[in-house]
Amino acid sequence: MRTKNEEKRQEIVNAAISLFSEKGYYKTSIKDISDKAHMSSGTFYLYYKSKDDLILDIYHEVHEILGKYLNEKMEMSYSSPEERLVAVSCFLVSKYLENKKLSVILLTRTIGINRHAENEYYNTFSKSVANFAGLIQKIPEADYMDIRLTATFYVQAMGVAATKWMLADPSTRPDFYEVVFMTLRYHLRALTIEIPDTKLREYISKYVTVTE
Amino acid sequence: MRTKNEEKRQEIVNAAISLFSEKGYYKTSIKDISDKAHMSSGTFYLYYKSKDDLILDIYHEVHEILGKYLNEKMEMSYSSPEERLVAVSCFLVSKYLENKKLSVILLTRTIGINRHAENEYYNTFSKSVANFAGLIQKIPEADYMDIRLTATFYVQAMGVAATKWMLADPSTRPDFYEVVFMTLRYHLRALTIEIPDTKLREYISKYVTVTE
Amino acid sequence: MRTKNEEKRQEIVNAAISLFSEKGYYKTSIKDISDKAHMSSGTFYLYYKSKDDLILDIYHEVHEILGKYLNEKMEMSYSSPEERLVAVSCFLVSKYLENKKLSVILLTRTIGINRHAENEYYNTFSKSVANFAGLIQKIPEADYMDIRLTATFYVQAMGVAATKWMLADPSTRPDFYEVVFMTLRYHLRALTIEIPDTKLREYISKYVTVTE
Amino acid sequence: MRTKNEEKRQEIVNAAISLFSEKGYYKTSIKDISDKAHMSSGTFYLYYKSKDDLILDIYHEVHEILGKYLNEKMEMSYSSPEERLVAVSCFLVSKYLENKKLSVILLTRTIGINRHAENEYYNTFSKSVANFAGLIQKIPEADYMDIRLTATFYVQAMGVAATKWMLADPSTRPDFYEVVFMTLRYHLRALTIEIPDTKLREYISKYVTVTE
DNA sequence: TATGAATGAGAGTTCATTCAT
DNA sequence: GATGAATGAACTCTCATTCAT
Repeated sequence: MRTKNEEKRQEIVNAAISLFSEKGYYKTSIKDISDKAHMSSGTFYLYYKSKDDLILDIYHEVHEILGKYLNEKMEMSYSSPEERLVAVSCFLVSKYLENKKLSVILLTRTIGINRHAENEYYNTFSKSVANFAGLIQKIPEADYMDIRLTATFYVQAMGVAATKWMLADPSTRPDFYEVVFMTLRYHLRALTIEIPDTKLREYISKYVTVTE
Repeated sequence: MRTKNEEKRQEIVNAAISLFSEKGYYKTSIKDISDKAHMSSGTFYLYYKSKDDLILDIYHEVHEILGKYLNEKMEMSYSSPEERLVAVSCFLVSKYLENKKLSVILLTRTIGINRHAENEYYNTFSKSVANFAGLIQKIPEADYMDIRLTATFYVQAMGVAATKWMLADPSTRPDFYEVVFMTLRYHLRALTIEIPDTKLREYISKYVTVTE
Repeated sequence: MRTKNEEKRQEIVNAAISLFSEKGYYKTSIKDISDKAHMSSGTFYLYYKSKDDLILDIYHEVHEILGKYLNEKMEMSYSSPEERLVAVSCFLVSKYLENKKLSVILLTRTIGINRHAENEYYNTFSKSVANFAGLIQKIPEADYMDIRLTATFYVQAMGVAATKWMLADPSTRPDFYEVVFMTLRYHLRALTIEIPDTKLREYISKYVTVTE
Repeated sequence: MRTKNEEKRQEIVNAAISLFSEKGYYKTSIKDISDKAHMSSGTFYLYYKSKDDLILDIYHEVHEILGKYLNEKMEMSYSSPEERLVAVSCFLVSKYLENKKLSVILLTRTIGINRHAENEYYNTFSKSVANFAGLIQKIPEADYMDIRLTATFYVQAMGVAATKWMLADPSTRPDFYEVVFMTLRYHLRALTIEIPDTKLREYISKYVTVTE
């Protein structure tokens, strides 16, 4: 795998992401996917050896998008560890919004597919948790007890905020920046990290990269 | 439905909860369930008219366990609204632990089954969120921006704490009381609700009803 | 069989006739029948040893109603063999109307159930054909070639006339007596049996026993 | 439907016609049909989306065979309307014989399957009745009262004649031409349509297209 | 490489029949 | 005699996967 015509492969992945996020893994058939990707169901099997193989690849993709991308963002230089935490948080929620369908799969439709997919999911999630744990630990004033548990609350909250906003009625939902602000304020306060509201808003408008 | 031999019905529900939490809804067949419940697959259909009907019944059961039970706990008298919030939080995580498999279904395996099941899930979850929103709003010192978003973080965290602990290696995981303490401390602080650690621990040991 | 509580047995038969004529043999379940007969499905089997046994019994019932009844009518004394033919024809269509549901089963829903039922059906039908063949043969002026074929056309026509009228829209269908008149006139003419219209109508109003 | 490999489709139809005519709709399973058509049961569903869909298609086929074919025959030129009536009658019974199994389904096994199938059946039958009504009405000397009822007797008789002959013991049954002659003579006489026997026989040997 | 017809195991469901009570 | 819960074979239909072309 991963060697042949990468364009076709991407077509499959896009079709699958779209359908999985809409109907879920089990209600999506290979025929649905290959139809949407403009190919025959036989061709699908030239690129993936099974439906399971496909979902695993999708998780790898998430892994890359979130993992590599966040790593890169984390290594940029910031004026303080606080700004770094806020910046990376903003990148994460932005990335969720940029890949809405993928996020829906990741955040709401993952589990129950099979052990492999679940493992992939946990790996991706754990990686994020570890990343954020590192960021938090670099902030001297941060007060917490179990860093893993704390980081889990934190990462989960980013997902909750993004999901709630994405699935909400566009005509009545608040401004996305405001949601991010409320989310970060809540969790920074839980960590006793003090950032003035104006400063926090400033960071957010600087690092949230999604245009509504 | 709901009229015949309630014992048999419960056997089915128990078998289903066990299998759904282990393998997920789609990987569990009616035959799996009826085998585990020591009956023929035809007998299953004397108690439930379809597989969907069963999962809905299970969600109703969750609804009742969590909904009615928490309501009752909320109406007990406490010395302060802070104690009430802590007490109900403790009851919720205790209830999760008491019904481990059910909680796994609720917290990790719900979505992607079908619209009805998802609706049931959202109802149950929304109900909890609304309950906790009410509890938080009764605490004058609590500082938050969007009460729904805030309560969502809070309720989600109870699930995360319980799930993480349940799925962790029993030989190395921390004491459950400690996990609950860390969780509540984190979120109370986010809400600027001040309860001294000793007081909080006291409440927890009073209201967490699960014996490991 | 045929020995136990005859009342219960009749309840079953009535329920079955009603349901079979409405939904057909295969779409009617034993539960449907036993529900309608106000008994449990187990009780059904005290009276009939199978669903097939029941349909056979129903055909026996038809056999009796049509066979014995017509025989009796045929042995009455009439002024002429022509009158006898007309009279018995009238009794036949009247009997169809008197037992609408049974007739629907007999005339439209019979075949395809099983070999036994088909045999029963053919027996009943053959018996009628033989009867009418006898009646026709007693009329010296009747001109025909193959008496069996001729009698078959004749008997079939009685069924067609009755069925068409029963299933027609009551607000627009013609008077039943008129339908019988048209039917008999057609077939008597085919047989070159001359009965003046007034005489024929007289016979019909005398022998058609159904009140609309 | 109706697009893929038409040969396979016909194999299914042939298998189904054969089995339905032998055992009836309900006693014939998809497995029976697909076995007889030399394919797996899954393949069946590539050609028909359900068992119901198949029986409807078979009725459509009858519709076409009888409807279009008879229309065509009716539009041929004949020396008189009497000859036209006889000719078309002969084509109808010939067609029945040419498609024995199909005729058995059409003439005896129709009802009780489902509403759609019944409607199809009535449509086909009504079409024939209307056709023959038209033919009869074009004969000035024809004497009848209700043209629909009359045409119904006539069409039904064609079916009866064909069926009786087909199901009769080949070693003892009369010559088919003779059966057609008797049938037509009976009904023409009922309509007071006078055709000399020699003329009628001539027509029949001209228009009956089946070789025993 | 690409196709899509073909496969067949396995799913959910029904229901005639049995039998302990 | 009467019940109705229980059975399990048999049904229709789906779909991931294969393979000849």
